[in-house]
Amino acid sequence: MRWNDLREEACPVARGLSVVGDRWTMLILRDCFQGIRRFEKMQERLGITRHVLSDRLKKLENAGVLHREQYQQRPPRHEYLLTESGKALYPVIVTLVDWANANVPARAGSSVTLVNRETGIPVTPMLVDTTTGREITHATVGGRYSEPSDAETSAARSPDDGSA
Amino acid sequence: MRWNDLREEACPVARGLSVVGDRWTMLILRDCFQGIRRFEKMQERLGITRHVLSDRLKKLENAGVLHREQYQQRPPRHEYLLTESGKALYPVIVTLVDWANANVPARAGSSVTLVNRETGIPVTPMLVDTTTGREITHATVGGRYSEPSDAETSAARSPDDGSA
DNA sequence: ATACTGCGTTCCCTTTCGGAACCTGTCAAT
DNA sequence: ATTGACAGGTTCCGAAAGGGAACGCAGTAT
Repeated sequence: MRWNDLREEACPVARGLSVVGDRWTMLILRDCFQGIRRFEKMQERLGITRHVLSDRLKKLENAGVLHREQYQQRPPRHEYLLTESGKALYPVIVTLVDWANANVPARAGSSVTLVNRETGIPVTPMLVDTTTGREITHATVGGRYSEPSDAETSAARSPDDGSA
Repeated sequence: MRWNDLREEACPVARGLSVVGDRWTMLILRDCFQGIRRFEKMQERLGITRHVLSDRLKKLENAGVLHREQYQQRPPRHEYLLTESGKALYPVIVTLVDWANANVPARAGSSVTLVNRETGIPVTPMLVDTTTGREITHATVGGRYSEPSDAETSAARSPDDGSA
């Protein structure tokens, strides 16, 4: 299977990764969340090669995650801003951060932790179901095929019956 | 910067991606969460080439995300199971699924959605701060450097001051 | 003896990536 | 007028990773 075929998959994990599954993409988005907007600055911070950065920014713009905005004319210069779709990725990054801090040891123990911006108090993220308020775990929540809404007749086949 | 240098970074996003940031890794883990344990089955479902799958499984095992368990001798055969560290990745996958379903359109609209395993009722994930119970958003929660705990003197520098 | 299963490994060729240099406009200083 | 800096790419090359398919190999079934 080729990488670009992922976008065609029914599985949302695959579709999501077709946009943000690239080696650099999440790091670019992390910088965006940290207020970095300019090509030069990203390249400097990431240590990514320029043409790869250029390519990723184009793809993210095409995917609707980033938005290019002109901030000067002559010569035309743009900065990259997160769209609503891009901002919606924040929980993905936060859960990843939380997992990494707990499961991937940092050299010398120094790291970046999550804090409340106002109070500075450390934050412990938890994923809950909005409707029930209960925590989401592999034991309680799984995936289910859903057909295109007009063909509910053949639905309700679960691909997710195993437990690890 | 080389990909393998990521593990040395202080940023937990980078450290996390050094483990699960590969093109295929998250898809492998998705299959693990769906109860797939065997090499053959993964290769068949993913359409990944055999040597890449072999390599990724090794790396995931080294990272402590998967655990190889022998299920027969003569010839020795193993299956791959999620460790506790691996299971802890579930929220990352769930938030990614939620984002993809909302932001990456599926072909023909068919997709996989999150449901409560017992009731079958659709689940809407939300990330909250355990201590306050409030939703975590980019506006309210950010990252902060934390030193190795014995050198708190030079701490409290925030790399995250911009807003997108 | 032969075929099959399960899990890799090896080979070859294409794609992607890292690194560095170069290009394009514009402005500011010399 | 020339030089240099700035910002954001693009181009080129050699190295690395990836896709595809075949092969290996231990044991088991026919």
